Amino acid sequence: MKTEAFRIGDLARDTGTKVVTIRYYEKIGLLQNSGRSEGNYRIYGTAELNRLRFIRRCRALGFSLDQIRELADLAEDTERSCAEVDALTRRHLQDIQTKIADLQALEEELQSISSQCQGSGTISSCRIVEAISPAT
Amino acid sequence: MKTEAFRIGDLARDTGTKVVTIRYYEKIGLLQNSGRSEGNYRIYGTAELNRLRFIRRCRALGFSLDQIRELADLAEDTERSCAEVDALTRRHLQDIQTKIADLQALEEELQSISSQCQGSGTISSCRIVEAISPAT
DNA sequence: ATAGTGTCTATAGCAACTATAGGGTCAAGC
DNA sequence: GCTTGACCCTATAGTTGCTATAGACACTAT
Repeated sequence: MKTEAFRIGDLARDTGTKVVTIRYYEKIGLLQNSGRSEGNYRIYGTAELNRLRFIRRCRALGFSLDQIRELADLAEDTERSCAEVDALTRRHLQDIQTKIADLQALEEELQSISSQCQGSGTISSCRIVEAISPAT
Repeated sequence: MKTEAFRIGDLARDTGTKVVTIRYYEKIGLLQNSGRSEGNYRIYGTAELNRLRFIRRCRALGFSLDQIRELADLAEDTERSCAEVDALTRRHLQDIQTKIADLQALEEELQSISSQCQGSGTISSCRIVEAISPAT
């Protein structure tokens, strides 16, 4: 069971992550490496590559780095109950649903504001400016 | 036409903005004041109060500070055509619609992932972890 | 005189990176 | 053997929209 050795650029290409970002993940303790080469280059194995893949996938799903730290650590402990993962996912889903609702309310308001302007008048008669300006 | 004089705390209470935030707006050139008192306190007039109200209202509508800088400057130039305000508003509306769509896609994916877990098993058999983990 | 507000400046921190400067490493080609 | 170019290294500062902290001064009421 030998493990291949990758350099930071390999991981970057493989996962679509920028090199600086990978180093950043290391700095905040999210992703380790398995040592350094003679020339002081970071060396990664397949385990680290997979962890980075997991991290990026979770980012794409909108999890924060703190949540991902939890998720990744949980996911690597295969004996553990998955109740925590489940809870985290559900909480995150709720956050997203709240955000969607907020944005939709905003959208409606902006739409109604925007629909009142012909774009041809001056500011002094502009309904958008009027609508945005709080009553004085 | 006399103008009332307010202190930073008055503006804060009146607009629901924190004092530090108002000072921050000044630092980035978004909100001026009309001088200082003997004791070196910032003094504001009704014009500044209204501008701050406008700023906060725009923030609530999701505009960025850069956009607000533009909007507020435009809104104070009453002779100008409101075409730019209109364009800015429409662009912002589009951004929000894009964000909503993105979040909805995310929501669906998370929902389908989340629905597969009973929360009772171990990580090794957890469908969520499996679903999040990229194929290796 | 003193306590309790309110205000001042200046600096550092948050998320999640990105950008820059100034250097070292390594393989290929001449 | 030497240079070119791609890759890597560290360290620091910038981004957005604030918030938090420290240490000091101003003003009001008792």
